[in-house]
Amino acid sequence: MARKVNSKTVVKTPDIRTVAALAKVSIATVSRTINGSPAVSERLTKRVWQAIEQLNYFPNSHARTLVSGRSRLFGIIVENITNPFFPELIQSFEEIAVAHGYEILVSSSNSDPAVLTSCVRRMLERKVEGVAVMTFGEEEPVLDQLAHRNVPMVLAEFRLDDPKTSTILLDYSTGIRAAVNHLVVLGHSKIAFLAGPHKLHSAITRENDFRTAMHEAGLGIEKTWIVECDHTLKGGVAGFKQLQALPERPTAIVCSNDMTAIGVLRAVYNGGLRVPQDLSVIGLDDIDFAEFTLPPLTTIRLDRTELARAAFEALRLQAEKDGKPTIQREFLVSTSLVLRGSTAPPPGKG
Amino acid sequence: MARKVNSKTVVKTPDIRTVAALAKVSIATVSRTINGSPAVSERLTKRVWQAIEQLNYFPNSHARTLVSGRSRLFGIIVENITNPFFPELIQSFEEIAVAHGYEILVSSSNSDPAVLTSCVRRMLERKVEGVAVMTFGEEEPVLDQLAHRNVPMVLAEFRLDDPKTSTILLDYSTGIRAAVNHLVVLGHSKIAFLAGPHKLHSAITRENDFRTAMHEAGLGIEKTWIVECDHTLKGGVAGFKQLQALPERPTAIVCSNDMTAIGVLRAVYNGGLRVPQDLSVIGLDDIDFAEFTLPPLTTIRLDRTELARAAFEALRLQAEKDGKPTIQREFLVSTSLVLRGSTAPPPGKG
DNA sequence: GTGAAAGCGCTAACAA
DNA sequence: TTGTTAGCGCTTTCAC
Repeated sequence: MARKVNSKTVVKTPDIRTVAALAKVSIATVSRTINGSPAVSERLTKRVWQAIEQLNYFPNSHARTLVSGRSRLFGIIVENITNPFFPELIQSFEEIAVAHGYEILVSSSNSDPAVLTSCVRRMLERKVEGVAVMTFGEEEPVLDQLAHRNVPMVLAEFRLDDPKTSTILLDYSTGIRAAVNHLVVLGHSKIAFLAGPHKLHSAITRENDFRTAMHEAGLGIEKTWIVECDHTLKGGVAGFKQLQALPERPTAIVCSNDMTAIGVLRAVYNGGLRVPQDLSVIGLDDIDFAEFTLPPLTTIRLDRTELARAAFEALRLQAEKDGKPTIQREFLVSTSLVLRGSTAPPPGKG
Repeated sequence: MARKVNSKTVVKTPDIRTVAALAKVSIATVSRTINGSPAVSERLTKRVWQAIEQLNYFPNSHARTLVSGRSRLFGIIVENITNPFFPELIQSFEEIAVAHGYEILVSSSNSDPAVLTSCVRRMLERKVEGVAVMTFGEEEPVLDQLAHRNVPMVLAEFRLDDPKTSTILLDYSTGIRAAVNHLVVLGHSKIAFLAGPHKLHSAITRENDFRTAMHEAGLGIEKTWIVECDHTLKGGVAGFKQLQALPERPTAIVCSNDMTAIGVLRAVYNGGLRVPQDLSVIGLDDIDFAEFTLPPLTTIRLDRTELARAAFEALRLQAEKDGKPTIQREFLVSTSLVLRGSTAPPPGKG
């Protein structure tokens, strides 16, 4: 049974036949037992499980997938696994998936359409039953490929005209409006916005929501105070420097994501200024780090758990519809302002 | 060919037979063409590729795996995907794997043996050809399961007596010694250590290396100045508080990882002290964030790319040995001190 | 150089 | 309730 000392003779991995032989039943009975078919007598069920345990057997998922046509695999493609927002999202998604008997394939597209294409292809080869596309970008052509392969999808902030593809809408406006109002109440009127890369849908939406919120607050927008960054720490530094080079400077900055805001915090410190006394800063996402920056970051919270749950639910509804007609669904994930220490009245108004 | 307007009639996913029929060859020829067998005439190769492109065909990886016995899948299990060190590691590992035609299955064990067991089992079902266990913990029993299933492994900081299992040794001592020396040169002698959870091998090793470095520097170790934390931001805060409650306090703190150090930075700020004027802090890992904390974190760099490369190489050597005897290998990944802004002479010695 | 056919480990349809 | 059997889509002998 066990490996010989010289480790030459190794036991072959047990398969369904091995189990059937040991339990003295047919392989069909083994299969039924494993899959919880009610049509197996208690007597045999017991014998089969005993054999399974004795052999430490488990089914080959490839064989299963091949014959059943179901892989119980979902893909999740994120924009950038290096931005803490995404690992937190992946973790939630994985937990939910595993709890429901699914597994996940993770890929990071890095906003590169070529990389995305290769991710998609690999997921297709692995016969995923659905893909959560959390790239927030514009990759319609690639997504079309998935849609044509009949793979259910759920997209963040993008609608595809396909019955198997659902959409998750992010309600940034509530959070962004709250952020702008908060600043206005503190006495700010000179508010800048460090946007995300314009190739991302989410970046555009966030920027537009900021503009709207400003208008609603009766505030004008200084063109040079909206600068396109890239959602990274370094980008935040660069964005702030650009703002500082201006003759007229803002007293508060709203950032398109937390990474940008954290970069700003660092740049402000380098520039000899203080947050929030000299400048207020607000982020977006509320990654775990936001609570631990100096000062703690006031930010617009985007609930990852909620997002993951919506994504999984959308996929599962499609994967398990058994015959029912597919319908496109829409989910809404909300945002809210989390007050911490990076905002204060503008200098001179304290 | 295309889907009907009412989306009822959908083209069946093309399979190898579809391609063979279109190219007017046998399925064996299609298979050979795809797998780059030299034994196919140029004429047919061309025809086959044409058909493949026309149909937008790609092989079903499950069928492939089933018959060939090779999944071209590697698993990577990390301790906690929420610690930025690990996404950075995963990204490197994935890049290398994909470049070599492999794919990866990612799991986060959260240092929970039960979770680890379930990850391992799922990876086994998916017939991974190797697993990189980057949990830095002590899960021998679970790993035995993998070893008995004949799955090559590579472990961080742990040796298993199994010919298919390689080990990556992390040379913390070089970096830690450099850190301690750096502090000594600055004039510190009261140096504390915020350790990781003792259930992690890496935590123990790091702590021991710290002790050794202190002895080498001729410095005594105050027992209460070594406190066990948990490698999280919150843990760093708690660890620092514990240190502050002491009658005699250190002037410098070396942390078992960057997350802990960042937590300390935050706690110090809350306590009204300043880093590095009142207290010097050193981290370990050099995650991307380390450069962006306030002040920028002096830390011991553990190269993720190097680690990922070693892990992949170890796995690949085992997976592709074709018949050659398996041998256990050891890889060494080094560490080095990165000087930034969180260290300075102790108060009064500036 | 090419094709026919066996079979990887499993599920599901059909028989008994 | 249980067993027999036909494939799932592919790779890989083995003939030709």
